[in-house]
Formats: sequence, structure tokens, C-alpha cells
Amino acid sequence: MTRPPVSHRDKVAAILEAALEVFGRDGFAEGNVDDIALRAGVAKPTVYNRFGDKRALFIEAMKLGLARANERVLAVIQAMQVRPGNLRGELEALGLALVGCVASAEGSAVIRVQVGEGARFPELDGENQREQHLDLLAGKLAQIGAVGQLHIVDPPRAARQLMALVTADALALSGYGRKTLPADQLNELVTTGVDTFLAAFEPRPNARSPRKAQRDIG
Amino acid sequence: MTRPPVSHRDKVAAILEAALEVFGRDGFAEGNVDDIALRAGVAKPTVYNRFGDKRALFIEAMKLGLARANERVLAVIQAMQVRPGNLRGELEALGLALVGCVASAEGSAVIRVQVGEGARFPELDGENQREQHLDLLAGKLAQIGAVGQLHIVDPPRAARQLMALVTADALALSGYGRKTLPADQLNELVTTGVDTFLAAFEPRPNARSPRKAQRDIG
Amino acid sequence: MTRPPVSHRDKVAAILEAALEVFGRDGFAEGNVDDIALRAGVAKPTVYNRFGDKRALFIEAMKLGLARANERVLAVIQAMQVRPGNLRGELEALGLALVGCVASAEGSAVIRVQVGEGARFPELDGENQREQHLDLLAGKLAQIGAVGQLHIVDPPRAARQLMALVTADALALSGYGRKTLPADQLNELVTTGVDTFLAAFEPRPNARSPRKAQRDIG
Amino acid sequence: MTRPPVSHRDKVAAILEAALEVFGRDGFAEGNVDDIALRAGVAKPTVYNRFGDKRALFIEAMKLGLARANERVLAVIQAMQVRPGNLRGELEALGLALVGCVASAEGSAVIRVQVGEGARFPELDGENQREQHLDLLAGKLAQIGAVGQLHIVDPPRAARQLMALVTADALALSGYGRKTLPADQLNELVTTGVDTFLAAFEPRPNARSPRKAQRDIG
DNA sequence: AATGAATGAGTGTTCATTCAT
DNA sequence: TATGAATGAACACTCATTCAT
Repeated sequence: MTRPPVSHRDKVAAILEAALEVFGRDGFAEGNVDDIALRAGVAKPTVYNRFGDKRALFIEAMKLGLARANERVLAVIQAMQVRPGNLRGELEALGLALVGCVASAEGSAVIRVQVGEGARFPELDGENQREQHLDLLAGKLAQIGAVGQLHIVDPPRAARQLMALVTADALALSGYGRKTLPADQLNELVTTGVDTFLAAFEPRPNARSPRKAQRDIG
Repeated sequence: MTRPPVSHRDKVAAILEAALEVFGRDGFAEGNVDDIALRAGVAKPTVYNRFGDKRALFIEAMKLGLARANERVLAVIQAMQVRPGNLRGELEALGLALVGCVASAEGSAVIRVQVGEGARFPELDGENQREQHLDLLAGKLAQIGAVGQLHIVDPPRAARQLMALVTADALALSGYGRKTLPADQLNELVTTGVDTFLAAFEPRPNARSPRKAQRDIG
Repeated sequence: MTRPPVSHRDKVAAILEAALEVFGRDGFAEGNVDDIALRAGVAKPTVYNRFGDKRALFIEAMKLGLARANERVLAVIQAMQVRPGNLRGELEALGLALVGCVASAEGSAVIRVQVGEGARFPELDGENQREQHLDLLAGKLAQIGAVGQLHIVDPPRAARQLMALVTADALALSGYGRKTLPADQLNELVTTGVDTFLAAFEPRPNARSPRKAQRDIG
Repeated sequence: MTRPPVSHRDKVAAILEAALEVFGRDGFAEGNVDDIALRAGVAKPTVYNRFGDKRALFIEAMKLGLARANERVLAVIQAMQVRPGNLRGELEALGLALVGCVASAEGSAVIRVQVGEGARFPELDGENQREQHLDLLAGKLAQIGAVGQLHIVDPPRAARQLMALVTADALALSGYGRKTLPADQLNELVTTGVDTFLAAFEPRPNARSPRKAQRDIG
């Protein structure tokens, strides 16, 4: 009685799982509580007993989805070697893994819903820990810079741009996860993104930052 | 009889305008036809007479919004000088203008809705003429390359990456247009994006492509 | 100016024709004024200019349909020979013609609508001149009785019963005109109806009326 | 859990009852679901929960009405004595009872609606078990014929014709139940119908069938 | 006189939410 | 606690009818 029986947790989890699936597919407004209850194998009032109302359920489900997505991205960045024997390879692996995160069914669904409905759910504002990802990545890049394999003056900026170079196009071209891009294309997007990143941040003999380097040209 | 009275065109236009506003704010499912009719200053059946049903109205309104956005982006790219006295300045101006497009109230609303609901509206699939923008930009970059101000081996790729470098972060940081970023921040995002672009695509004395250049390092 | 141009009459006629068709198929409530105007080749306000409202149009159209049906039935009865060389043949011909009236597309449609909606349109109450048909038929039967070919004590009653015997089943079996019965079946229904009529009203040697004749048995 | 609570059955029944009343009065299109729910004492969604949509509700209600009407008619026919001491009286009683069925408020409403809307509801096609009634009646008549009180060669045909003779006019004269005929008139219609039936099917000394009997005349 | 366009009033249907068991 | 059943509040859509040209 002090804590609900196991089946309770199970049901809550099942409801969240179902909600994530349904809201991910249909969005908040078109997502159907009946549908969620059905998929979760519970009766509708059970959903309301546990979550109060549809809005709260949506927020919980999205938090779960975002947390999972964040976790995956963090793990990917964490796994990057800071003293790579093969820097290009390491970055490409990172890029492919990141693209894999945003292109995954659940990942892209979460992105789509957050972009589409975020304005109406300020509760979700802090949930996307993009800054945290970038910080971690910035740290990694700084370390790589420290050993001289890259010329990084402003690691956070480099992190943001690396992220943009390897994921922005994949996201856009896939219609934010609506269509699956062929592996070849993903590979090429990542590879060329890494190319450009390396070209911009390669160590310069004269140790000038990209900005200064360019100043001469413009 | 030869042309419909002015008031008719006006009403159709007012309905589309209202629909774009309402759907842009509330999305398809939460967008209310009563609301749209009210804002347009017409009776609800007028909406249905002209557009058939809510879905068709949504599609028309989104097409209008997308067309406008596309037009603005094209104009911005078109305006870029291919023999600039000041390449950096030209690119920054381009970048700021592009960011202005995606960060504008209407532009970002269109993006949010398209990302959020696109999966349920295949009719809108071809409407985002991103490829066209990129083609145009690629042409410009190629011309700039031709006069030796940039080292561009693969113009389409350079175009994509320039776009990513100058707009991706602004979009993400603004919460896809939900919050307005301060001008300073936008400026810096664009400036640093252009920096990196120039660093990667600056003319190399030895005329090596970025890729080859990097090969030696990785 | 004293009388509307020809096209006016034409349009009124076309509207009535269209209304009869549409209401005959769909009934009053489901009958659509747009549909009627379209079929009539006029604009909707023209319908309203001429008929005032849907209800009045319905009544006019039904009156037209009923008048036509009445006319056909009267003509059929009128055509019956009162000194037939072949009484059975004459009655069968009459019966088939009557069945043809009620089974015709327009005839049955009018019947269906009148049965279905009559309660809501007292204006149509007097329009079905069934009594007139029966009077005419009664007169014919009386004449036939007068020449001794039938033993008819109460001609109106004989008329009603002849009508019932030859048409009631055809109407019921055809689902009130919904399905077309094969000619064979119609023939048999009429033939057997006439058989029974003749059996009941054949001249009796002892000149007793059917009623009295039966009294002995019951 | 094993059986739904009483209130549920009650509500479903109340809805059907209300629907039968409303549709019987107003027909399908003009029948109002709000009205039905109000009369049934339930909320409108309860109607939809149980019946899906208006059309399905209409069909269920009509099936109920038709089933009741069929049951009453069958009971009436069943009750007929096959060895009557008073054949005429027995047939008149049957006729009056049948007329009572079709002239009853609910019975005639069902008939009106089925005639008026049947074409748009093929689902109701098999529901009017007229053939079953006629079979049963034919059996009875055959039995009466077997004991020599009637001369019935073709019992189904005799059944149809008896039905037509006693009910067709009552139905037509009452405007398919719209107006109540005075008892006198009903009586006379039935009595004279039975007269004619008996005259046609009285046992003939020479055992000729009606048809043959008539052959000599025509 | 005829019409394209507009509209007020209403209706079927849905769905998040709650009641009663 | 969990659920089958019920409901209030909305909303998309229709259609007879009228306005303005």
C-alpha cells in the first residue's frame, strides 16, 4: 500500500510509451487519448488517474522522449576520442552517429513535435539540452585543439558549427525525419561536412584564427 | 462578369491571410475555422465556398506562406553581388538577410507548421523550394569562385554548407522562431558562420580542394 | 411585358421537372435545391424568385407529378371497353396498364414520396385523385354489370377491390417501385387478380350477391 | 462485469424507443438526434457511443419497429382457427386485426418510413417479413381448404389476395395511417373484403377452380 | 430578370473528461 | 484501484435563403 504494485509502474510506463508513439505521430491536438489507452492496454480513466489530463500526459511523454534523445546524443559525443589516431575518421563517426540520432524514428518524431508544438508548451522549453551537448562537444574539440590537431580558438563556436555542418542538411533533406535518406547520401553529407569543418579549422602554420585568416581576403 | 468584383478577391485574400495567421499560430488541428472567418471578416460558409474544407484551406494558406518565404529568400540570394568589392561583407549581408527570412514572424511560423504537420500533408511536399534556393546560391558561389575570390570545387555543396553555417544555429537558438534573438547575437552567429565558411573555402595558393587539403592531416 | 418571355415558362417548367426528379429520388429533406437548380440549368435565386421557398417548390413539383399520374390512370381506365367481347382480356389489359402506372419510375417515385412525406404536407392531401379513379372505374364496372357480364351490386366497392387485387401485390413486391419486377411476374399477378375478381363477381344463375351467396356457407 | 448494469440496457432501449418515435414522425433526414437524445433522457454522445452514427441508429430503430410489427402480424395470423365454426367471422376477425396492425400509430409510421426511405436504406430490405406472413396465412388457408370450407387451389395466391382485399383499401384511405378511419368504415372495408374473398373461393359444387370457372365467361 | 456570392442557423460528430460501479 | 459508460463543450460542415450587381 505504501507503494503501488509493480503493475502500476508498468502501466504508467506503458502509457508513456504509447503516448510518445501517438503524439510523435499525430502531434498533440490530433493525438487521441483513446488511442493511447488502447495501445497501453489500459482503460482511459487510468490514464487520467495517473496523469491528470491530456496536456500533462503530453508533457510527460515528450520529456521522456527528449530525455532519451538527449541521452543518446550525449553518449555519442562522449564516445569521441580526443586523441584520435584518425581525426577525420573520428569526426565522421561522430557525425554519422549524430545523424543517426536525429534521423531515427523516435528522434525525428520528437524533433518534429517539439518544433511544431513547442510554442504552445513552454513547459518543454528547457528540455532540449542542446546547450549541454554543445558544451560537451566544445570540450572535446578544445582537447583536440590542445594537442594541435585542430586550430580552435572558440570551442563553443566550433562545436555549433560542426553540429550544423554534419546534421543540418540531413535534417532538412529528410523532411525532418519524414523520409529516410539512403545511407550513401547520409555518408556523403557527413563526409563533406567534416571536410569543410577540417578545412576551416585545420591547424594553420601561421596559427591565425580563421577569422583573421579571412580578413586578408574579404 | 468578366472579372469577379473586387470584394471577392479581397475576401479570398483576407481568408488566406487570416488562415495563415491562425494556422501559423495554432497549427492545423487547433486552428479554428470560426476564428479564421472572424478575422477575415466573412461568414464561415464563405470560407467553405471558396476552399472546400479546412484541409484544403490549410494547404492553400501554407502554399501562400511558403511561396512568400521562398520569394523572399530568392530575392535575397539574387541580390548578392558576384564580383564583390567586399566578399565578407557581401556574405554577411546575405547571411543576415537569410536569417531575417527564417526568423521573421511569418517565416518561422511557416517553418514550424511545415515541420510539425508536414508528415500529415504530403501535398506540401514540393512547396519548400529549398533546392531552388541552393541552386541559385550555388550559381552565385560558382561565379565568385570563377573570379578567384573563393576556392569552390563543388558549388552545390558549398551552398548547402554556407546556408547551414549561417542559419542553422539561429533557427535552433530561437526555438524555430519562438523567441526573438537579439540583433547582436544574430550578428555574431552570421559573422562567425561566414568566418568559418571563408576559412574553409578561401583560395589556396596550391589550389587544393578542402578535401585534399585535409587529407594530409586526418 | 404583359406576359413573361418564352424562356420564362421554359425555365419554370425545367425547374419543376428537375424538382420532381430530385425530390422523387431523395425526398423533401434530402432533396437539394442546388441540385435542382443545376439540373434545371438555372441559378438558385431563380428558383426562389419563381417559387418562394423549397417547401412551395416541393408542393408544386409533387402536384405536377401527381397530376400526371392521375391523368395516366384516368386515361387507362377511360380506355376500358364496357361491352367487351373478351371481358377477361379487357380486365387484364386494364390491370397491366394500372400496374404499369404505379410501377413506372415517376409513378412509383410520386407514390413513395407521398406516402413518406404526406403527413408533413397537408397541402398535398387532395391531390391524389384516387377517389376519382375509383368512381370512373366503378362507372365502367356498373356498365359491364348492366349488360350482364358481371354481377355487381356495389360498383364502388367492386372498383376498389379490383384495384386492390391487381395492384396491391405488385406495389408491395416491387418495394413500392424500388425494384423492377419481371414482366412474367407482373403478368401473373394481374392475371390471378383478375381471376379472383371474376370468380367473385361472375354472374350467378340465382342472381345472389356475393355477400348473400356466402351467407349460406360461413 | 458479467452483465451490464440495468441502466445501460434501459438507456439503449430508451434511445431506440425515442428514435423510433422521432424517425417515425419526421423521417430520417428531418429526424433530429438532439431530439432523440432529449426524449431518451441521455446525452447525445451516448447515442453515438451505442449506435455509431445517425444512419445506424435509424436502421436499428426501424428494425425494432419492423420486428414488432412483424410479430404482431404473425400473432394475429397464428391465432386464426383452421376449423372455424364460423368461417366468415373468423376471417373478419383476422382482417380487423390485420387492419389494426397497419393502422396502429407505430405500425403505420413504420410503413410510411419504410416506403418513403426504403430506397435509401437497402439494409432494411429483408426486414419486412411479408413473405413470412403470407406463408403462414397460406398454410392456414390450405388447412381450411383441406376441410372443405374453402376451395383453394393455390394457397399462397389466396393468402396474398386476402391480404390485399382486407388491408389495401384501409391503408390507402387512411393515407397510410395519417388519418384514423372510423371503426364503422374499417369494419365495412374488412367485411366487404371478406365477402369478396369468400365469393371467389367458396367451395364449388363442381370443384372447378376460380380460373377455370371464369374461362367459360370471358 | 437573372446570377455569383454571401450568410445565419443548424446538425452530425468527436473527444477530453468524469461518474458510478 | 481500474473500468465501462456517460457527458459537456466544441467544431467542421451544410443548406436554404438573401444580397448586390
